[in-house]
Amino acid sequence: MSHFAHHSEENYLKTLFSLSARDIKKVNNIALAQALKLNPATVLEMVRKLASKNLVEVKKDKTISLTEKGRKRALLTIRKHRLWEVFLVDKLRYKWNEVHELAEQLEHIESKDLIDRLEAFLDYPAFDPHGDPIPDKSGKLKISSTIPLSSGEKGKRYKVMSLAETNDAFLTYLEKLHIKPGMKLKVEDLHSYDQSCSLFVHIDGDP
Amino acid sequence: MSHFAHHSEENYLKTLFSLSARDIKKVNNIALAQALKLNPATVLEMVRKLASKNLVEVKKDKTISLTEKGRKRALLTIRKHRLWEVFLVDKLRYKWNEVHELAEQLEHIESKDLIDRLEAFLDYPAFDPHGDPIPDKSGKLKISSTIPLSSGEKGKRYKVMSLAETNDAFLTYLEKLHIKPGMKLKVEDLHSYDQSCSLFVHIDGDP
DNA sequence: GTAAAAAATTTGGTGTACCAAATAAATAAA
DNA sequence: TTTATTTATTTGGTACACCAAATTTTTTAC
Repeated sequence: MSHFAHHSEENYLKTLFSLSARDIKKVNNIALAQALKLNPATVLEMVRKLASKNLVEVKKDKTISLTEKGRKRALLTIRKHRLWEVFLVDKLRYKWNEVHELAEQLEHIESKDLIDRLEAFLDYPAFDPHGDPIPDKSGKLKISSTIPLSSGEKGKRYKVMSLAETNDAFLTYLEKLHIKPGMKLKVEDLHSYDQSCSLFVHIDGDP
Repeated sequence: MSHFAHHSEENYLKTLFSLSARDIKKVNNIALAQALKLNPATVLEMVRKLASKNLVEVKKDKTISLTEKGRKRALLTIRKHRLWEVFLVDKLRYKWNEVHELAEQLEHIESKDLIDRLEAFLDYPAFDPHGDPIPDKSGKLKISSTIPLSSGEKGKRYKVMSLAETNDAFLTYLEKLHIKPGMKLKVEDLHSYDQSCSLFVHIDGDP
């Protein structure tokens, strides 16, 4: 069965994409291994394989980055992931914080047009349930201007667009606070007593 | 990733189920290997693994059959397969003869309740687009009384319930003749000049 | 510049699921 | 029954995607 041939590759590309989006600093083997929760030896050989397929490139300083081809593949996988998430939430009535694992499986279904049909069925959503934009069928992504809440200004109001973390504990925590994408928050206070930055938020109505 | 751990197992069980349903004769290693399009050596070792897990049993005459546990697992996989087929046809507007390959992938998605939600979303369909019954969530299958068209009586009318063959060429052929499950056919003539049995059919309206 | 720490790489493994080809055992045909 | 044929099984492989532990290389600190 060659149906499932590219699961791993796609995971590597997707992870590389989101690492390069999130972090300013360069991604090395260790960082990628940590993000994927895999052994550095494993990651090393896979990166070589991806490099030989022209999907990633390794610079002289050992920094790993996507090629244009790799970036496109990553975005097409992300497209599948996000459209399936919309399906799970809008049609199967999952909560937005429950769908990540399932979408992780569904994104690997291989078909030329399944995902385009799904997109049409879902009425061409622009964002997934976490507020992240959905790439179009050619792998292009509209960038919306978002800032981390921690760099917001005290007293100002912001609309939650998307979430930097997608781990289950965090999503469940937000669920408990009734915070979800699209919601408006007012920054009450900002205080960074360590590297991280905590803040109080006030939940508004729906003005 | 252990997400995909049981793909092969499920394929073996499903194939064993449909072989035992179709054929009266006992299923041996060669027959199973042919049905799965795999090498007999491969099948042999997998059958041993399945036997050690109490999913199949091998009798003294080398006949391979499902245990009750294996049968249930097979039916739950078939349930997934058929519900996904309904989704693809009813919601994504695929033709009923195009969905087999995709459902083959989708059936392996692992989740306790995804498929139950899908079933609810689809409004608890009793049959898949090929006319085959959909097992319930406990793996039970309602048997409907069907006969092969070749053992029908000349001049009588029959409703197409399901298809014995699911290969693409055959499905495409039926598609060309506009024959699909639910349709009523009248047997014009029966003549078996070889082992197989050919017949002329007359396509009725929708009375 | 050298020692310590960190990162990269090599080496030798694992489990799953597959294969071809050789051999053994069972069945059928003469 | 003895041979021929078909099945079953064993043996020795492959590819993929992973790992731990040892080693080498690079970076950083002193």
